[in-house]
Amino acid sequence: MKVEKILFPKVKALYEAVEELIFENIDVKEIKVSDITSRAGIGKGTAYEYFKNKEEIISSALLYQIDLICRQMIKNLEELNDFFQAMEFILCSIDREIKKRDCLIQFVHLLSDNGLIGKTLQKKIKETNQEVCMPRDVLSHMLQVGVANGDISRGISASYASMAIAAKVIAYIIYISDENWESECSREEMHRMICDGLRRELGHA
Amino acid sequence: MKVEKILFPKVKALYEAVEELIFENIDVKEIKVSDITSRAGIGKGTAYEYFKNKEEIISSALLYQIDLICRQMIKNLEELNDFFQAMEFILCSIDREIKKRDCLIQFVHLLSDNGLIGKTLQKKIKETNQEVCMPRDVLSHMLQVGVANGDISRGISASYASMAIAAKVIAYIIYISDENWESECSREEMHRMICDGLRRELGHA
Amino acid sequence: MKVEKILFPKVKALYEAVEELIFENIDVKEIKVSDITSRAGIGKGTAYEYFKNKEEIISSALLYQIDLICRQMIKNLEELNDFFQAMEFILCSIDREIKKRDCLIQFVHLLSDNGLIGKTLQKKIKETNQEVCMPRDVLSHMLQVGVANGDISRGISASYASMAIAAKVIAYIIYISDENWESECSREEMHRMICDGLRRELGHA
Amino acid sequence: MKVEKILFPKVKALYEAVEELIFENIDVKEIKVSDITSRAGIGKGTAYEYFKNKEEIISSALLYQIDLICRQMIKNLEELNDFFQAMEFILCSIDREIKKRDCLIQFVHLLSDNGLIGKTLQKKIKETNQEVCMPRDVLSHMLQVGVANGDISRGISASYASMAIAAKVIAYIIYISDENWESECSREEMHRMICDGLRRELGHA
DNA sequence: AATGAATGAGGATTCATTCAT
DNA sequence: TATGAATGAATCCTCATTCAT
Repeated sequence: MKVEKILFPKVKALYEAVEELIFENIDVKEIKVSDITSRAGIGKGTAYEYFKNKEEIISSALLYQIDLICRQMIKNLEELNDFFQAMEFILCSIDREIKKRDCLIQFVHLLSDNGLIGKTLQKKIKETNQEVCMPRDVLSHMLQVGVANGDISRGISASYASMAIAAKVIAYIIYISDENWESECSREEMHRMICDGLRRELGHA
Repeated sequence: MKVEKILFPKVKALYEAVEELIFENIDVKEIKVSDITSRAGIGKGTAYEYFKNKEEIISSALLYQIDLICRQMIKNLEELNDFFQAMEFILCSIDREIKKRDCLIQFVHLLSDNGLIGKTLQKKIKETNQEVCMPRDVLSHMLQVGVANGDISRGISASYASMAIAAKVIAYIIYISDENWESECSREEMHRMICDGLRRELGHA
Repeated sequence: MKVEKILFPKVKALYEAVEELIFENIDVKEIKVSDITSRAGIGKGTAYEYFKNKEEIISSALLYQIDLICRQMIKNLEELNDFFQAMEFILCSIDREIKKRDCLIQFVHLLSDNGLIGKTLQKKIKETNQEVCMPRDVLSHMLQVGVANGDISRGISASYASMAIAAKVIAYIIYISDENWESECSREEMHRMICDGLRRELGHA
Repeated sequence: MKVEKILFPKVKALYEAVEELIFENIDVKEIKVSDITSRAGIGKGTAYEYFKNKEEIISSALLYQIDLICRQMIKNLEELNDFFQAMEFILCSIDREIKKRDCLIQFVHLLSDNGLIGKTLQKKIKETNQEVCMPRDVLSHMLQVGVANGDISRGISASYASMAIAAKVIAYIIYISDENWESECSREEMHRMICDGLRRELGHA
């Protein structure tokens, strides 16, 4: 994982504009180049000095945000020394940081998306393989911690375990996003239930 | 939940055209009306005899497919009398029916989507509230069975349990979709691990 | 001038539908065939049993209404034996019969219109030259009466006189249509001013 | 009344294209955006850089032409010091400047039109109330002159007088436009008759 | 390097007309 | 004769991209 690159100021402005637009609930696929550039306060043509096309702008921006988010997340997790504390922290982050969550949701969607942006993002991920910090790196980190201090049973396959954790996070996001889902319990209770569930599932019998 | 409606032939042709297009990995948001109508073998104008606009066509088609899929799934599940057999059946269905899986993925994506199609779909769901069979009905059914024959501990909150099941299904779809995920084990093994995981998570201590 | 033709019932329904639509302030050029047929309570295809195309429907309808209006007007005028009484009667009719006035305005507009409907109407008028009763026939009648009983000076050219009368009618229609025109006097006063003006203009010195 | 605005070159090209099209007897309501832009020698999209939609293009163009025409007309009338000379000048202008007359006719038609362009034009007129020079400004000017030098009797209501003048102009346009109107006299004779008629109607007894 | 005016390909939608029933 | 479902040509408008300044 490379060190954070220093971005050209215009590029940074573009990335932040994309983040803001996503945060404002504009669908990624309906974002227009002029939306981005006017928000970024630069000329439309300038965007094309740095990027080949719209898809590159958006997918680069998303990749950049995800990198930032995941890096920060790992940094925060490193201060905790317990898998379940880490899980709790992630769930709380999801509750807290709506902006970042929106980016994350778009990112996850685009991973299995056949549209132009999705394809571009997927290609970029393959190309920049290890240089960008991604959700799977956060998962790896958690897994490592979990196994190291015995929260996760060694009998459980690593790929299964990380999938199980990822799925819980996704399901939690769906849960809190879906206003119709009868919320018969508070978010805190749900956090606890999720951690307890994971403990039963991945922990020692 | 209403009885299956009989569709106008042209409407059926449109719905099937949408299904095919999704199956052929054309992004929902990039589907053109002319794609749909030419695939359906009808004139472009005809689509507008039955639907107000493109979004209505696509979201209705998806809702129809999801209804069919979920109805059939419940019918099949009713013949099984064990929660884990049911889970196994679902995972096998996901392996088998690629077409339906693609529709399901698109559907789930659109549920948390701010684009025009997503918005239209969400509105349609609210309107046709109980008439359409949806994934949550499949979940409810499974939950009921699981609790009834003791596979799911009564101590577990219903909303948590259905989230846990949904998460597993999502995880499995991610698992088989992501070619990069090091497939260190066969699908059958993965089925078993998932069921075992659920057993530990939701079953009796 | 021929005797009134007896219309096929469907044709009459179409004509009345057009009249109603014009009365409802729908622009002639924005009237759709389906508007007309649904209003007339007949099938869309049926209209094409009687007319070659949309333009024929609308221009025939207008011509029919104008013929009716002008015939009736002349019949009424015949009972009056004074040019200025006749003029007063026309102004009152304009006040009273909004529906007919709307048709008349559209008709006059279309006489100098290069659109499809206008062209068709103009062609029809040329073809059916003397069979249809038109505004100019009303004017001729008035002129005749006016000259006969001495209200209009014989020194005045017939074409000028009819233009002068037409101008007054147009002016009055503009006057009552334009809400902005400061209505500093009542309609009755305006009637009187118009008749006085005509008296000075066309009468004997 | 504002000073003439300097137009963007593309806007001017669009305005002139509309004028030409009207002059070529293409019905305003049948003008296509591509007609205008190709005539103006610019790209279709460019029109939308300056105008929201087709209706705005056409009604703005008409308003601009009318403003030009009326300004020029007033400027010319200012050099004449007699109401009847002014009237004569207007009738001659109508004979001479066919292009401008076509624009004027379209404009007058649209003032009492329920179509999209008409509505837009009417709204624009209300908004830009005093900034645009319009036919009623020409009328006002004539009236002023007529009353000032005693050609129009002070006993005649201003609104009636301007209506009478306007109606004469409209009637004259209809007269010369309608080839069927039996022209038993030359245009010059008709001019004279109109002026004489107005003199009798509006002048001192 | 930065701009934003200009472009035009592309796609949604409408509606007059047809024709099988 | 009457119908109205089906059609597709026609047209408005959008927006990614370019390029002269």
